[in-house]
Amino acid sequence: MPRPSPAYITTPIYYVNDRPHIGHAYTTTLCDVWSRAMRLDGRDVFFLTGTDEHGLKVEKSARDRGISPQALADENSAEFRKVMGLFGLTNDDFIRTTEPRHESQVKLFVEKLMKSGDIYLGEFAGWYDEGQEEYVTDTRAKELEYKSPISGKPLVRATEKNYYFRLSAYQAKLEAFFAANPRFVRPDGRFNEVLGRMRDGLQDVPVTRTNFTWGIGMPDAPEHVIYVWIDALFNYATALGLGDPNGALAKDRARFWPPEYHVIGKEILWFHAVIWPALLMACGLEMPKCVYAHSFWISNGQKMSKSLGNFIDLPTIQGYFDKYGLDAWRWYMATQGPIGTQDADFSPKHFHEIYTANLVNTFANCASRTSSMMEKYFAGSMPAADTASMPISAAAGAPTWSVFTQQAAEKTLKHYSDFELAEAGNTALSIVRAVDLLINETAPFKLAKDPTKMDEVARIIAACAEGVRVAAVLLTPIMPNKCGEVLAAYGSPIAADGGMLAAARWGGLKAGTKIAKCAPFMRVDAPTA
RNA sequence: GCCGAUGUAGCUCAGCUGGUUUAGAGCGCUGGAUUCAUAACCCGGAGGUCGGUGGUUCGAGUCCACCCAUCGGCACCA
Repeated sequence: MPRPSPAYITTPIYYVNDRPHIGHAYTTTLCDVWSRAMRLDGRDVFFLTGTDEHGLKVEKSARDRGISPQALADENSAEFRKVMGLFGLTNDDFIRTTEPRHESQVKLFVEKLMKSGDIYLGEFAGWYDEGQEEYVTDTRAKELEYKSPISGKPLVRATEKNYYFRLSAYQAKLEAFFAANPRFVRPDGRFNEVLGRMRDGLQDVPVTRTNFTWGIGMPDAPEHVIYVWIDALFNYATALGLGDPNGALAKDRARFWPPEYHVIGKEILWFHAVIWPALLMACGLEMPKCVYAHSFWISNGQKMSKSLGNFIDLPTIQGYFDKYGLDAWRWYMATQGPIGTQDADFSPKHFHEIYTANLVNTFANCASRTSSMMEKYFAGSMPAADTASMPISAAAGAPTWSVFTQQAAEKTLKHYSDFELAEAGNTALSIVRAVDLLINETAPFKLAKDPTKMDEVARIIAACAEGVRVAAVLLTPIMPNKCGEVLAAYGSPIAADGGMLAAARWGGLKAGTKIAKCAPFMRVDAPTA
């Protein structure tokens, strides 16, 4: 048995100044599906999520509420953690940027970068909006005619000392790295955006500010507070203890580095695709394999925004759980989401159609009709029958069931591994469709009226049952609960190890196994809206 | 403004480096068949000038130019 290979996947850490909504749930669910798939395949997965808790906004919100920033962070971080639990997510850790283990390591990283000269103290001069307490870029200031867009007051010329990261020094190295790793940023369209911006040239970026205090202070210069984004990016490394390579945490977890996927929303692509790799180069750490930037959900054709108040928020999501169930929600997230370059629309009608077409009419109905015939004709006991060399249909050139399902399983695994979750789900469903086809083609319910043909009926139904079992195995990462139900009803829970392909191998259902009637997804009324 | 996409059946989209078809799939719609199943599954149909115009070519959704429309990125933000 080969040593299980480590697999590290991360979500962004979520900013505690926000309320959890579909965006957070989506990103985290995708990572969860991937994690479950890789675990099912026997890999040693480390799945990380958490909360980003420093910064001006948190400081302000806390002040408005008359509580300490830490109290606000504690409250909202707990909310995120609770929510992740509701979604049945299997993260292996939940990191918070206010934890000592994170803060101490960020300081170690920064010290290292100071020593190497990658971080230096420089002077910043720019146009400052006093009302908003923020700088605006030179070009933006010109556009605004040097007036605040909010208050209309003139912008002032201000200077301050800041620490900078020497990003400009990494232009050539990054370009070489990107050229050598054409799958580093996905989808492709996003990589093109990054490459396009790279052509404008990289400038050093500030890593500290002095206009707020809620954050990690610079070593030896605590009035300079480390910018939230750099603080946040390092979470991926501090969670594994990499800031302190000889520490206990690193001993336990360093083997997970580098990440297989940093899954993020498109709005933070630049940080993850350019600044983060440069920081890692400066720290001497290996590059992540892939930064996957998904797009956004829109709501009934409209962008979600605070002003429109049309966020798919937790109560809304809870409504879907109540009506369709958690696994149906996960199916929708995994197969219909904005995983590509384009935003995806979330609508009650579409959700319902997908639920009915894929889960009720296809997956559940097939599991139901098959188990029903098993009960009716074989007293709910898997008949002994040789099905491996049986063709999936009478059509010329049709593959055998064992070959067909093995190929489907390999394809499904590849899709999961490559973060093509919709394709993985659909490939698994294709087995169910083939079972439906077999039933229709051979009509075992007709043959069963002739007692001399029961051997043939046995072969057909046995193949159907095995097909359903294999499909349920392959769909488990997306729908762990319902597939668990089906596999339990079919008397064949997934074995503890051996990998996804072994679990999906034809012939897992032994003769004599009890198979109970099951119907995992029931029809529900269409939404009125 | 700069950079980059996309525009194919009602909807969501496949169509790689041009000539396998009379341009495909899923969903929706419609006719039929059927009963093992959750009015499900299966078969058939409905026809979209492949955004527009002009080119290159023996031949173009598939290449080029221009135009129209929609969208994304441009360093707060899933």
